[in-house]
Amino acid sequence: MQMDIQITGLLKRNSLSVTGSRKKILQLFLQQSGALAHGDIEKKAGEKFDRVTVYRTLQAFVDKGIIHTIPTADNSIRYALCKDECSEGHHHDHHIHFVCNNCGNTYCLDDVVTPEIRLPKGYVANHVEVVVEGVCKNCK
Amino acid sequence: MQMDIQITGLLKRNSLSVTGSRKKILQLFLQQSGALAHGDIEKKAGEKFDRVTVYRTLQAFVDKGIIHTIPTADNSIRYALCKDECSEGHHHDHHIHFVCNNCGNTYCLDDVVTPEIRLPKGYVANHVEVVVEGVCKNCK
DNA sequence: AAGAAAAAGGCAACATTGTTGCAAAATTTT
DNA sequence: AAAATTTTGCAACAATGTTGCCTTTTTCTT
Repeated sequence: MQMDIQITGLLKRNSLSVTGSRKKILQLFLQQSGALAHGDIEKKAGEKFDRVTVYRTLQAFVDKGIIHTIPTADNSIRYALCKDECSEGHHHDHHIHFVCNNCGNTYCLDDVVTPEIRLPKGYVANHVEVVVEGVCKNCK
Repeated sequence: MQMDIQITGLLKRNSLSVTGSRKKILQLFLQQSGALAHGDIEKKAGEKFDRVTVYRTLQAFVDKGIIHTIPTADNSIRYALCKDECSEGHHHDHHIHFVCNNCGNTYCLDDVVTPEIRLPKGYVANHVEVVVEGVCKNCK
């Protein structure tokens, strides 16, 4: 139950009540290398939780900076665990995301830093999101 | 009616029947500097077209390479006109996209080329999508 | 540890978004 | 101008996301 302690700690540190659904959903993320879409979570959670609970749990995790969203072209937001640097409301996800066209998984490539983008005069950047599409390591 | 000829030509060149809804929707894109989400189009078209028609029209335009999609974090795909280099099925949008947090508009910054991304060993990139979020020229 | 206060969960109902099949209408082809 | 093809609009449906409310669970207080 090492994992359980870790999960509970993470929730408490973010001043979230420790509940069954939160622990379960958080565990899914920890067990998973890639990102999860809302639908994946509903399925993997095993019919146990209400759809509403999943939505609210994910929202809470995003608000607290435990997970972050990854935009994709197919209109299904993916969620992935944030690294420790994330704090409430502010993400410091200066890494890029990789979507595999073969297995469909989405990965955070934490070692690949988002490049500097030189914008035209008058534009101010707050956040740069890079999503690379292709074939992942495992599928090659 | 200069515009009308331009629109008709564009449709014909892509071997699409020239119909009222297609002309109208294409016109919306041409009049617009930014990108449009499906919802915007339904609204701006003025209750005239069936929702299904809008979906199918957008799909047809994407298939033909007339417009391209821009992924965003809020689960609403945006569409924007492609430049001439796009051909059926293959887009060559090597430009970045900018989403303004103030006015909500999405722009194609055609002059800003997507950077080279150095991926970890084993990953192969097919397409790189860069979305920058911030404040646009007009809102500053 | 027990009760009070606060937070989260689950249900129902609803809103929005996207899809499919089919007949009517419009467009293109001949 | 008629035939063939394509597109449209409707209806019905499926999937996705939201809100209010009451019950249950968790946390706080003593």
